[in-house]
Order: sequence, then C-alpha cells, then structure tokens
Amino acid sequence: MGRPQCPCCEKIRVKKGPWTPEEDGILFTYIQQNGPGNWRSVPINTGLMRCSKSCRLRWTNYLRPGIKHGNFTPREEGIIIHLQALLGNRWAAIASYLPQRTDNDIKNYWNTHLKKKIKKQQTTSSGKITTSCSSTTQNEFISADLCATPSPMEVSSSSYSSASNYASSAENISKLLDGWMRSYSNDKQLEDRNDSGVNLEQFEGIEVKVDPVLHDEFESLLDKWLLDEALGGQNEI
DNA sequence: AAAGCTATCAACCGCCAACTT
DNA sequence: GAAGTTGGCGGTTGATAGCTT
Repeated sequence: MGRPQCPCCEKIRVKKGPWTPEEDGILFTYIQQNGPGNWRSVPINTGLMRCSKSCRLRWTNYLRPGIKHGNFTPREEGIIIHLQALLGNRWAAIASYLPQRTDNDIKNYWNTHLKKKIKKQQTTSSGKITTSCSSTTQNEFISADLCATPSPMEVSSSSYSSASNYASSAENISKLLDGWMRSYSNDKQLEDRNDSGVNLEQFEGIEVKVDPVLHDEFESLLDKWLLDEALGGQNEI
C-alpha cells in the first residue's frame, strides 16, 4: 500500500539511528575522494548499510567541512530572526546567509531557542502593537516595513501575485530590510503604518536565489542593522 | 539517590520539484 | 509527454543529557 518510504531503502535492509564514528569515517573518506553528489552510489560503493538520503543528510549536516555547531552568536541570531520574519520557515534559504550553519541547525535553534525568546519578548513588550499579520513580534516589525517599502506590485506587478518572487534576490530582501530599518528607527510611524495589515503570508512560495555580490551587500546591511541595534539597545525586538 | 520533567539536537519521514530515460 | 528516479526541503520524532523535586 502506498508509496515506499524511500526507494533506495526498499531493496536492501538499511540501518537507522545514530551514525557510528566508523560509518562517519567511511563516508567522509569516500566523499573526500569522490566528492559529494550521486548519493545513490554512496551506500553501494562504500558498503554502508545506510540509505542514500541518510548519507547525504549526514554529510550536509555533520561531516561537511566548515560546519559550526552550537553557540550561535548574537549576530547570527539577529540574522536568523530577521530572515525568518522575511522568508518564513525557509531554512535552506536562511542557511545560505550563514554558510557555517546547516538548515537543520538553524531550524533546531529557531524551534528550541528563538521561538521562545521572541514569545517572551512579545509578552514583556505588553502588546504595544497588534496585528493580524503574524504571531511573532519580529513579523510585526517587518510587516510595518513592508508598508514602507515599495509595494511588491510596484516592483514586479506580474510576478508577485503568482508568488514567483518579489523577494527573489538578495537585492529585494535588502530593500525590504532597508525599509524596515528606516521604520524601525521610528516607532511612531511604525504604529501608524501597522494598521494597513500587510500580511507576510503573501510571501509564501517565494524562492530565494542569492547572488554572491548582493549577498555580501546584504551581509553588510545586516551588520549595520545589528550595530544599530547594539547601540540603540533599548529598542525592543 | 532516584524519579520525573524539560530541553536539545540528530535523524527520519513524507512530499515535491527537477532530472533522466 | 509519461513514468521513474534522485536530491532537497521542512516538519516531526525519539533518544538522551541535564535539571528539578
């Protein structure tokens, strides 16, 4: 009945659960020699009793060189919070702005730390702003920003409504963030604008492709914002 | 010291889109 | 163009470490 859970796991009996150091070693050595890709051949060629998906996941989330685990910096935290507000739960897209972090790590960190943190801050901020846009305070600020930036229809009247992508580049994300920064520095305006109730859910389905140059610009923009926030300090998130 | 509870995170599952035949 | 295959993504789960009572 139904679809097999994983085609590659059908034919052979695969091992599940935590990876052993021996398995890690075999996978790591194989990928170093052959490079990532063609995951289907990995269990076949290495003799690992793991499904190809499991091998890929282990590599991308744990073995891949340059990955940092735990101890998210305030800067990383800020980036995650703001990108989550902009993009929603598009962890892979968010992870593209944090090369040392995996989407899984970011997702876990969001679910275990940041969600609570934001919720806590939201309750302590005594419901200053109310909106139907979203459940998070961050989204409230971003929604205010969206009112301040050129409307998506102005930017791309044909593509936006079909969700094919207003925020399809770092440039557009920068526009959003830039507008948000402007409104962020002006609480009065923020409260006024918020009534228009722009809904972030409009951005569902948007795919983010990152141009390296724009990516850098976006990074510096984030740095600027984080610096502002550090200096401004008093502004609640 | 032990039992119960909570938080964390690695790994799995199911779906989907892109690619191949 | 259809069917099959593969890789990627986001949601969820389960094991376990750490904390509280």
